[in-house]
This record gives sequence, C-alpha cells and structure tokens, in this order.
Amino acid sequence: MPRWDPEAKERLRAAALELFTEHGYENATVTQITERAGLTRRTFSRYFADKRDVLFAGSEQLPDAMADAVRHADPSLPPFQALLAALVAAGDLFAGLVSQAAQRRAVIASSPELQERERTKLAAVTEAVVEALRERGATESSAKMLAQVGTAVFQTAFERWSDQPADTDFATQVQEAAAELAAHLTP
Amino acid sequence: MPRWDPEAKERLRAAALELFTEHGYENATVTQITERAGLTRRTFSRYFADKRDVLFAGSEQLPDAMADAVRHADPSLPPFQALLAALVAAGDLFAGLVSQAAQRRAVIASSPELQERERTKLAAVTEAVVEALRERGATESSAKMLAQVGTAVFQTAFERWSDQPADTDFATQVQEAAAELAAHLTP
DNA sequence: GCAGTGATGACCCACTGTGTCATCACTGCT
DNA sequence: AGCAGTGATGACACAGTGGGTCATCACTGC
Repeated sequence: MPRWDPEAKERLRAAALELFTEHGYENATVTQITERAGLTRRTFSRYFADKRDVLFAGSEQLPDAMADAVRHADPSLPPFQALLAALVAAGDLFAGLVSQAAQRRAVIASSPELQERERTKLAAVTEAVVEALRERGATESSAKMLAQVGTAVFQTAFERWSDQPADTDFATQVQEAAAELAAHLTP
Repeated sequence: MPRWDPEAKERLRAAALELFTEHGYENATVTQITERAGLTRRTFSRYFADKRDVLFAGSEQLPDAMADAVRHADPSLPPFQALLAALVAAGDLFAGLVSQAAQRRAVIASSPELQERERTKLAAVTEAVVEALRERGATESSAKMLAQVGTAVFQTAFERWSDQPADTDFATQVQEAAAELAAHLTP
C-alpha cells in the first residue's frame, strides 16, 4: 500500500490511455506520459515493467481468479464441465468491464506489440487453469489441452455475446459454443 | 534474392544462436552478434525487425503452409476433420526439424520475451488456418474456435509424440488427442 | 563500358530500461 | 516532541535498441 500518492499508478494509466488514443501507441513516449501525470520517467518504471504493461494493470489477478473458479466448481463435475462452469462464473466478472474497456481494446487492436502482450496475459491464465485442472485429477498433458480449448470456447462465447448481449445470456453462449465444438469433433 | 552475400542472414542467425547459448539471450547484444558475423548492427536491423526476430527466421512461411494443407485436404471432409488431416501432413514437415531445433527451443524456454514472440508466430498460423476453414464453409466465429482447438490438439499430439516417438506415429497421436477431447466434451 | 539496383557501412539521434544515490513524507516508538 | 526506519520519488548516468540518411561498392542487364 503506497502511503503518499495512491493515485500515482492510476494517474499514469489514465495519462497513457489518453496519449495512446490521441497520438497512437507507437508515437507516444513514456516521457510524455509521465509529464502528463506530473511524474518522472523513472517512477513509471517502478510501477510498470515496460511501456506496454501500463495497459495491462491489474491483470495479474486474473490467473488466480480463474483457477479458483475452477477449484470451486461443483466437485462432482468432470474436468471440462468444471471448466465451463468456471468460465460462466468468470464471465459475470467481465460483464461490467465491457464498456469501460472499449477504448483500451481499440488501442490494443492498433498495435501488434500490444496484441503480443495480450496473448501473454491470456497464456498466464491458461497456465493457472492447467494447474487447477490437474488438482481435479487430469493429467498434465490433458489439462493443457483442455485449458487451451476452454480458452477458445471462452473467447468465442464472449465475442458472440458482445455482439448480441440482448438476445441471450453469456452462460447460454458458453454452452452453445461447447456443444458446437462437440458436434464438429464427432463426425 | 540477395546478390552479394546470400549467407549474411544465415551468418547472423548462426552467430546469434551461438551467443544466446553461450551467454544467455538477455546478455548477448546485437552488436556482439554482428561482430561475430562480420557485419554491422545496422545491417542486422535490415534483416530482422528486432533482436528476437533472429530466432524466428523462416517462420513467415508456416501460416501459408498450414493454410494450404487445410485447403488441399480431401474436399469431402467436414472442417475439423480436414484440419486434423492437415495437422498430420504438417507434422511430417516438422519431423526433420526436431533435432536441429533443440538448441533453439532451449533458448526460447529461457526467456519470457521469446516465448511471447513464439505465441505470436503461432497466432499467425492460427489466423491463416481460420481463413482456410472459412473457404471450406465455416463461419468466421466457428473457424476461429476450430483453428484454436486444432492448435491445441496439434501441440498436445506433438508433445506426446516427442516424448515417445518410437511407440506410435504422429498421426495416431493426433487422432487420439482429438478422440480424448471429444470424450471430455460429451459427458 | 555504363547506368541502374540493391546490399552494406558509417554516422547520428530519440527512446527505453535500469542502476545508483539523495531527498522527502509519513510511520511507529520512545 | 523527537527520532530512527521505511518507502516513494526525483536527479543523474549509462548501455542498448531501433531507425533515418547518405555514401560507397558489387553486381546486373543493356
């Protein structure tokens, strides 16, 4: 817990998002960000590992959150069903962030570097889920595959739901995506 | 086709792999690489976008190769079966590289930065496969999900096969991984 | 020969990431 | 109130990166 200026990190994050939107991610420099936030470049480095990281603040908690959701799913469910249940629970978690994240999404979409980092964050989530699935009895190899497939199902369901939030709820989209995948797998 | 020194790129690649192995990826500098290759830092930049890229030379062709494999699969096969067939075909392509790539794999495993880039290259393959699946009649959304799942199946099969190359062939591992996934999906 | 083209070298510059040290605000203890 | 401890910040320095520009050189096709 910082004592003097709890807002420093948040100020940097906000300033960065503004500058990235105004001038593009590539053109904005760390120095410009810190000037807008009233801080120095050195301080930026203490909060964020690099320039990209400022757009992913807070995402460190995601892996644990998802893994816990898998752990807390009904113990009688087999691994993949537990994973689906966890996805639904996590989806509710994201629901509120959708609108606020629009600007952020636009910035990320504009830069390959940022998409690269986003995949890394997603991979960290997948990795944490692997461990949780192992605790449910899956082998390492199976857990890896299932976690990756779970990620694919989540992304598909979330995208479809974002396009048509009114028609159906997120849980239904998850079930439908999983059912569609199962149909494709059994010819 | 370069006219004066077709080996320049290859010399840089080889020098980089040596230095990364000797001193670690982080500690080796681009200047050291170019000195070993008898070139200048500026020339390095003309061949590779950045320091990481030197480890992924040639991977630009992978997306097209995989997409073509999907396109040339038996036209009567439904999308996911076509994808599996393409994975098997591509697996033969990788078989020869396994041993030569060991050193490269070790370097990548040692650096989060490089793993990040590797995911990017894999994502490019997935994206190309999405387009090929669309040409086979899948919707954009389905194609995305199937391509991601195909990637998961491939990685699983390849890993298992690398561990036990003698016991079974790669095609069998692909079929078994897909069957296992199907079993998990239908509870 | 000779102009054209593409690879390279030399020089230069803004930016990044990081180490180090001093300063300053606030805490808890006496 | 005073004081040592702690953590955030600023000031400064430095190696390394990525990229712009221009001159030079080797090889091509005419």
